[in-house]
Amino acid sequence: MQLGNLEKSVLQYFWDTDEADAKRVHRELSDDTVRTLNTIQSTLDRLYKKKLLFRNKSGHAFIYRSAMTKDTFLARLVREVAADYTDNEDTLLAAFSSLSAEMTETQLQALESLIDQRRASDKSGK
Amino acid sequence: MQLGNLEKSVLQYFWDTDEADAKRVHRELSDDTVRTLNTIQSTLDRLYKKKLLFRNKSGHAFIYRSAMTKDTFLARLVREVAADYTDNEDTLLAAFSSLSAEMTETQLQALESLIDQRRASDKSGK
DNA sequence: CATAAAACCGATTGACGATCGGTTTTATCG
DNA sequence: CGATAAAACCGATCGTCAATCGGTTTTATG
Repeated sequence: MQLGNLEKSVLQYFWDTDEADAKRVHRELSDDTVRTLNTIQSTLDRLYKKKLLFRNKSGHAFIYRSAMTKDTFLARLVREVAADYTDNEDTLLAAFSSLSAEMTETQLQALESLIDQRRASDKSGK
Repeated sequence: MQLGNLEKSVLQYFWDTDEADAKRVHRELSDDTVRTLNTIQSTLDRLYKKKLLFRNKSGHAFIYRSAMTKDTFLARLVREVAADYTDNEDTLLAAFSSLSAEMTETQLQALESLIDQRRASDKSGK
């Protein structure tokens, strides 16, 4: 899932903003660049087709919203990138392992507590 | 660091093979596709310029070799991808966190032992 | 039903990887 | 030492894809 710069910005926008139509994105997307509403519309449409945004009609305009959380998206991206370079099913581990090689002790500890949190939320259903 | 398909294959090749010149890569790169030696040369050159391969002259041919291990490369890639979407310095953690959300208990355990290994190798210098 | 807003379509531009033909450089062997 | 073959180097073409926007068609509603 390779995204261009504008696509990234728009995606980011929807992680901060619950929902918006093209006009609003066009108005609020802070970025020195001047762009046509059309450009934003195309980008929204591309992101929709890539299933990174949901949309539904309200009146005669589409209202868009993020299709997944930033974390989920990041996870997907990382898995995808890693999958390009590792055949086996343990892509996740490979990626983790290579990353951990560069982590500080503090980060390692943070990671361990993330793992514990993860277990806790498993236990409690969800 | 976005790589094309041939670039990826060649990089993979050098993680299995210590060193090789263009001719050898051309000969040994298993892939149904037929390609000119020139195509391989360009690709090697691109990878060299991207600092993903080292090279030095031997006779009048370049001998190429991988510039970093697969793990290091993966780590770099993941960090890069994550950095595109997270501002703060804890990009690594963010990526880890989002990935751990999709890991099984078994994988979590494997991860924990990776962390321990990591600590052990720290203690023992290097 | 006119009209304004939005969607939709399609063309253009700019990167960049893949591919390869042709030219220059270089090493070496007879 | 000069011919020759191998390799490097240069640059053109093609394909893909994001960004951009003009123009046309839909559509909702006052």
